Amino acid sequence: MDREPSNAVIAEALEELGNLYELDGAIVHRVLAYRKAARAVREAPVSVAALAREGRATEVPGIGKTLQEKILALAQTGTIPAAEKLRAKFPPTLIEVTRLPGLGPKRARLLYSELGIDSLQALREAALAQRLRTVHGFSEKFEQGVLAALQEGVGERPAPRLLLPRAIDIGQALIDGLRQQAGEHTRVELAGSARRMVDSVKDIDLVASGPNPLQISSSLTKLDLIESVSSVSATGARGRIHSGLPVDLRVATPEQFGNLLQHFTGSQAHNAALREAAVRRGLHVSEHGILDDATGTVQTCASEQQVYERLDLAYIPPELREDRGELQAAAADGKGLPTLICEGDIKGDLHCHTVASDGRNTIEEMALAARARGYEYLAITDHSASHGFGNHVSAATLREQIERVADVNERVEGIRLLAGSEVNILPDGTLDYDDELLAALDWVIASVHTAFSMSEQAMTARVIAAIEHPLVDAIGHPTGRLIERRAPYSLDLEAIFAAAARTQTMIEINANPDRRDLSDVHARSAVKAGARIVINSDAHRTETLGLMRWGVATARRAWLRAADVANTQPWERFAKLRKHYRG
DNA sequence: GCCGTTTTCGGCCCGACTGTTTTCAGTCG
Repeated sequence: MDREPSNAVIAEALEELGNLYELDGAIVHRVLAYRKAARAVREAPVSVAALAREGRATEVPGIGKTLQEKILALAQTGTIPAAEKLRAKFPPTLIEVTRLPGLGPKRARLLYSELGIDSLQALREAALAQRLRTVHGFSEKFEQGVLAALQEGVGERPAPRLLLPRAIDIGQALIDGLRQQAGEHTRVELAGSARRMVDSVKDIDLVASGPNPLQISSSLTKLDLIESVSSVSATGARGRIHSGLPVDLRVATPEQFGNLLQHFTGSQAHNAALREAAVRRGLHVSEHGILDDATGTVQTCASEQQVYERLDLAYIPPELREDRGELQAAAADGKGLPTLICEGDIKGDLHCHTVASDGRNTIEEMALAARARGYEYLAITDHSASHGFGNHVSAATLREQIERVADVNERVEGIRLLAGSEVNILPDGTLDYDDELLAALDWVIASVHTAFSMSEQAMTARVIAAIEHPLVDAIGHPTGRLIERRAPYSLDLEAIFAAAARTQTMIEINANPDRRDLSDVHARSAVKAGARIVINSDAHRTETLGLMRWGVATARRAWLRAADVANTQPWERFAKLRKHYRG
C-alpha cells in the first residue's frame, strides 16, 4: 500500500472480521475482542498503522500479538488473509440480514444454511413464499415480523440517530409527561447516552421510581408524544415516539433507583469494565443491587453515589463513563479524575457572526446578549473576503466593521468587544485578508470552508500553514465534520496539535451541536499534546450564543478542566494568551 | 482474542425479553 490505512479503515476491517467470525460461530468473547479492538483503534489518538509497522500496536489496549499481525498485514498488503477466507465462505450481503430485529448471527446463519438466504432481498422472497416457517425455530409470526420490518426499511439503512439537543428536548418532554401522568411522588430521570451527552443518540432511555411501578409504566402509553408501546410491565415499558425513535423506560423501587440509574446510564463498556473489576473483589453489580460473595447479601443503593462508593470508587460524572480510563482514575481516591469544566466557567465567546456576514443580529444586539450571559468579552468574527454566498466581507467593509465594533465597545458598558474575523484558509494555506488588515484586528480565527476533499497531506499542510501564521489566534471547527451528515476531512491531527502547541495557537471546540468539532476524543488528545482549547458558540444570532453548552459538554467528555480552556480566563489573562498580544 | 491481586491458562458483566422454550438459546441493551 502506498498509503497508510487510517484508524477508521483499520477499525472497519476489525469490525468486519469480528462480524465474520461471529457468523462462523466463534465464541462470543473472541468476537467481543474484535469489537473492543475496533473501538480502541477508532479512538486512538495516534496512527495505529504506524504503530503496527514498528511492532507497537500492542500498546493500544485491547490489541495483542494476533491483532498486531493482522493490522500489519492490512497496512502492508491492504488486506487481512483471515478476512479473505471468511469472505469466501459468507456472502457480503449476509451481514445485512442480521440487522433485522430478532435475527442475530446464529439465526441468520441457520437461514443461510437451510434456505440459502444471503441477503435482505432473499429474506423478503422467502418470507413472502412462506418458506421461513419451514425452518425449525421460525414461525409464521416471525415471517410477518420480517415483512413488517422490511416494509419500514429496517436493515436497508442504518437506524437514524438524533442530535443531542433534540434528544434532550424529547427526553424532557417525556419526563414532564410521565410526572404529570404518574403523580407527584414519581421520580423520572434521563439515562442512557443522552445523559452522557454524546453527539447523537439512537433512543431515549428513562429511569423512574414511585409507589406504583406498573402505573408508571402504563403512563407511557398515555403520552401524546408516544406513537405505540410494545411492552408494559412493573419493570418498565418500551415504545416509540411518532418519528419512530425508540423509548425505553425502566422502573425501580426508590431503594434501587441508584443501581438502576447507574446501570441504564451506561455506557455498556463502562458497566462491563466496572463489573469485571467488581467481580475480582467478589462483588457482582447489576441494576438490582450489589451482591457480596462473602456475605451473600445484596446491597441496594438509592443514589448513584452509593454505587460508586460501595466499589471504593470516586463518583464518576456520566460524561466520563466510556471506559476510557475513568475507572482507574476513580480508584485512586479519585485523584486521577479531573474537576470538569462547567458552563459557568466560560468568561467569553470568541466566535460569532452579525448582519455583516450571515448572522441575524447587529454587533450591539450580540454584545448585549453576551453581556446578559455574564460574559466579560465577545469577539465579533464575521466571515471573510472569499466567503461567497453573498455573505463575504470585503477588506474595505472589514475596516468599517472594525470602527463599528470600536464604537459599540465604547457605548456598551460591561462587556469588552473584540474586532475579529473568521478568516478562510485558502487551499494553498494562505488567508484571504492581507497581514496589514489582520494586524488591525484584536482576534483572528481561521477556518477551512472550501475544498474539503484534499489529500490528508495537503489538508494538513494547509491547516498548519494557518497555524504558523503569526496573526492567527485560533483554528475554527478544525475537522469540518457535521455530525451524522459529513465526515471530517482528512487531517493528521497529531501534526496539527503539535503545531498548535508549538505556536501557541488555540484549537476550537465549536459548540454548534451539528459540529462539536473538535470531538471529545480529539479534544482530549489536543490537550494531552499541549495545545490550548477555546470553546465557541459560532452563534449566528443572539439566541444561539446559548449553544455554548454543547461545546462545554464535549469538553467535559474530553476530561477537560477549566484550566485547559482559554476562555475560562478573565479578560486580563485571556488577552495575553492571544498570539495577537504584543507586550 | 485479550489478559494478569486467578499472571501464560482459563476465565471473560448481568439481566430482560422472546419464542415455542417445558429448561433454554438467542438476542438485545
